Amino acid sequence: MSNKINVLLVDDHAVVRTGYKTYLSLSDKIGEIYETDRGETACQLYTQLQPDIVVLDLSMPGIGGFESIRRLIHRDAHCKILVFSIHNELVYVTRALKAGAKGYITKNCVPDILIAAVRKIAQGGTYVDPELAQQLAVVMATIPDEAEKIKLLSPREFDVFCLLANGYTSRKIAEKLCLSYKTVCNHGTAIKEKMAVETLAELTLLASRQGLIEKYEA
Amino acid sequence: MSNKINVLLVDDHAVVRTGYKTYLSLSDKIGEIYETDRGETACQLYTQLQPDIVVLDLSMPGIGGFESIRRLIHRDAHCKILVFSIHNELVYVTRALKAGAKGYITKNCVPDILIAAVRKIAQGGTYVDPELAQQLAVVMATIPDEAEKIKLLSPREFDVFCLLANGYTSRKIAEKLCLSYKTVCNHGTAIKEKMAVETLAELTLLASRQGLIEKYEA
DNA sequence: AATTAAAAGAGGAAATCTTCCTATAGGTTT
DNA sequence: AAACCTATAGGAAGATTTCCTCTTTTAATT
Repeated sequence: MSNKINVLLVDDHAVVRTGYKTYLSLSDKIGEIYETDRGETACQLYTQLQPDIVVLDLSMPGIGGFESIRRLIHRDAHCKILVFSIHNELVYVTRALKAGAKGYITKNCVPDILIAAVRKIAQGGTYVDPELAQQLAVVMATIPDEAEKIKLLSPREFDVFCLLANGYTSRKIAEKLCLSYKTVCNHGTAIKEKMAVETLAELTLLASRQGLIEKYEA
Repeated sequence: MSNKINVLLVDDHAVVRTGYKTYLSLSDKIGEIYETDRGETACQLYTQLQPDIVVLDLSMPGIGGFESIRRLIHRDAHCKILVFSIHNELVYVTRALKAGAKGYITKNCVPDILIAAVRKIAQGGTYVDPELAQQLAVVMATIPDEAEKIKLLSPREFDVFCLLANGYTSRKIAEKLCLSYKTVCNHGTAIKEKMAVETLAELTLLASRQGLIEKYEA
């Protein structure tokens, strides 16, 4: 038997798959390269072929990339998945990792990186595009800071903060808390000041990151 | 061998665990009842004792309930977890289910419900508190509607919508899109009108549910 | 016990933002 | 050509927010 890494490629574009193959075949550590264009098929093939790693694109017709990751993980909790996507927005990274991917690289990376990521993950590690990992670190680092900032709010301010972030108008908050509308506005100003944000949207996103959104958030 | 259901209880309060036990022992379908007060231990015990179901509380010291669920699922993708929590807010339910729990009931439910939920889940089913399930259904039902509503936005309105929801001020949007500030405000009004919301916070939450938040969202 | 500080509440005036109405111009569709 | 939608934006009016000020209560410190 060989120590080579068997790969399952999942991408709906044949051209792109060819690109992957070309890149991957540059390494003698890579063994078999299986392919499919759909997430649904990927799940079946995974069980059938038992590849060492799945390299998949996020934007695919049908169940799409995220659902594919979830289903693969559902079949095998230790399934090694590397996302290879065009998207360089942080949301995609965090969602992919949350869904269970072990790595994330963007399509404009060099062949070396793809191979390095595949090897790293096949060995049980993780690999996230350094640029994105950096950004992610920044965000992660801000989360405890935000939690700290929230502690600066007085109890009453915190009440108003939660209601504002959950979509209540200042008028409704005044009514609900039996306060003057002016008081609520003034609290609102103090809250934005203390939280160092300009808009209600930012305040809402902050509240969301801190798990303070009680309504919806599916 | 028996067909009885072996349960692992995870709750940091001994009193509460005793309560669980009393409830559960009312049924002759329940077999062994193991206990622990920490999520970390629960993971070890799970592998060791192989219970049919884990009943756990969300609020625990240490890694907490959600992380416990994730770790249990990581050990065994098919692990059957019933959350038994004091929280009756929808967020907790959706988060628990997302993390991999198979059921969610609140601590003010009657013994019958606990036993029914345990049996249902042990048989491979799911059980969510009917009241909460109802609320959840309402929310879930609104999501496709929201996606439809977004399609009502003109391309330009959609641009502005995304920026607003991501925390940009109207002034900054005007600058970014090379528009008059008034135009942006007008788009803003049309957007809120079309999306049927009153506040920017609601708009942001809607955008978040629809996956349109590009910044942060960890 | 007195002093200080923080929190909560609210009003007035000014600044800012949003809404509503109107209008123009460029496309599409019928 | 007429009707319609989209994008753009100005003006006036309306609503909201900000800033400053003030009072009262409660908690902490000296």
